[in-house]
Amino acid sequence: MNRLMKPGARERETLLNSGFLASLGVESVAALMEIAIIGNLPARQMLFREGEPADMLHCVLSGYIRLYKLDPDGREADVSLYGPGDLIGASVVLDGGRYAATAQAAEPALLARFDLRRVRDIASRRADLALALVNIVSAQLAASFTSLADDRLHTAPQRVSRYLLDHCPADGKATSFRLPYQKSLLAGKLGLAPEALSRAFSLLRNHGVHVRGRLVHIGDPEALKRV
Amino acid sequence: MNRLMKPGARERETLLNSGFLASLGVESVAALMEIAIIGNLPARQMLFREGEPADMLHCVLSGYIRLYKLDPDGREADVSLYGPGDLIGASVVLDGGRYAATAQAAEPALLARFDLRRVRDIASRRADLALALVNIVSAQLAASFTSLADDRLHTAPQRVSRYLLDHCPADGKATSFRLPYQKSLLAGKLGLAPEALSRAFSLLRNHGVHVRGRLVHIGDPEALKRV
DNA sequence: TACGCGTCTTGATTTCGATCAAACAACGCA
DNA sequence: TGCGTTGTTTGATCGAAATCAAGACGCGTA
Repeated sequence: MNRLMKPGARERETLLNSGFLASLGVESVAALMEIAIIGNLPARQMLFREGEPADMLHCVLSGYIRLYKLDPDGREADVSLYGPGDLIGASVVLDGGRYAATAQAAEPALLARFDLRRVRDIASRRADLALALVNIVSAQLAASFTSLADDRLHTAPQRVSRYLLDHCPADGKATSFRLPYQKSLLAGKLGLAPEALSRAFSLLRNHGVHVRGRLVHIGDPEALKRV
Repeated sequence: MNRLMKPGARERETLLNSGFLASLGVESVAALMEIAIIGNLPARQMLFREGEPADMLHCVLSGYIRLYKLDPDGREADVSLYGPGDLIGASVVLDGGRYAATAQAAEPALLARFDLRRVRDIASRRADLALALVNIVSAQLAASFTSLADDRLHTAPQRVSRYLLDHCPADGKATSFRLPYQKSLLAGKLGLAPEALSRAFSLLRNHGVHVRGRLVHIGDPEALKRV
């Protein structure tokens, strides 16, 4: 990661709005701001690798970070995807352990980094920080449970339609929106090969879903729920 | 859950050895002991259901608790399995949220329960408790990542052999041991139908694995790693 | 030791998604 | 505007595991 620096006005702003800092009291925010380091990560660059000693906590300010595990043959399985405002769950290792997976920039990203030991020090004095970490990590655990169950219970088109429904207004009206990242990244997040995602989209055409590039139009959200 | 009671000598002993309390200072342990309630749960009984407001933290003293999610048709997908000494991760919801999955006793179980609000109160005064919760939940997050990646990268026989290797001494010598629970439960934990587990075991016979009932004999751990 | 129930195994079939291969589209860049 | 790279779609094939349906085994009980 290059161009390390203290947070400027823009970065402070983004950081304050992130899910991480938003729930903290002013003293904890100040203490974290004090130790925050901002850096950007070019596309495809690794942030950390599975098995490395965990020494930093990372928060995404912009861009997307893909978290994945490797098998012996080098095949990759995505386990998480973090966007603006997200704290990278796998880097919350306060007890001096190791990273559980590899983190890579899916596109150019701006990150805030915090020395883990110092975070631990602050958390041991300021309960709001420790409790916020508990909440964030358990929310991520719940999300991981959802992925796991989805993988085992739903077909590719079902997973895709659930994703689309999660990302559009709940009012049952037709909508359009832009996918926040490339389809191959979405495929990984959903545990699919890119081809399978493509086929799922083409099947969903019969259910009122139209895709061109990153633009998605959903004709009938109610119908989509019944896929 | 019936037969609620204050912890007796036996339960205190088990609780003190659990991963949860083991890392805490004496004051936090005392405070938790003060609010602990012991109860047993008959086989197949639910401890909590997905979506219910989370008001209790649970720690398994004996037996096994299966955590799963349901799909609309009533099919179940196991997301976690907790045994003696484990804190049930899905019940660590300090911010008044809801349980992320359903917990059911896979066999008669003895549990310690803690009122979540009171745990939160203690954690906001005693940093060691809050930090221990962060560590426990993030370890479970890492385990969940591993399951997710395993599902996507490995075949049934591979997942089974990894499980076996995780549960036998690492010294490369032949061993025998007893499965801690029924095979159908193990199948669920590994994300397999019971039939698939059975077929995996029969395939692993060619690799020196012999199973009779819950008794497993591993002839050559090294060979197993290469499956 | 025999009985009966629940668990596990085996077989046959089917479905889903991975993989390989190739055509196609989009985008950045000269 | 044209080219090359990268990302996406489509087609064909293959393999893994779910499912359905019997049958065998193991275990506790009488």
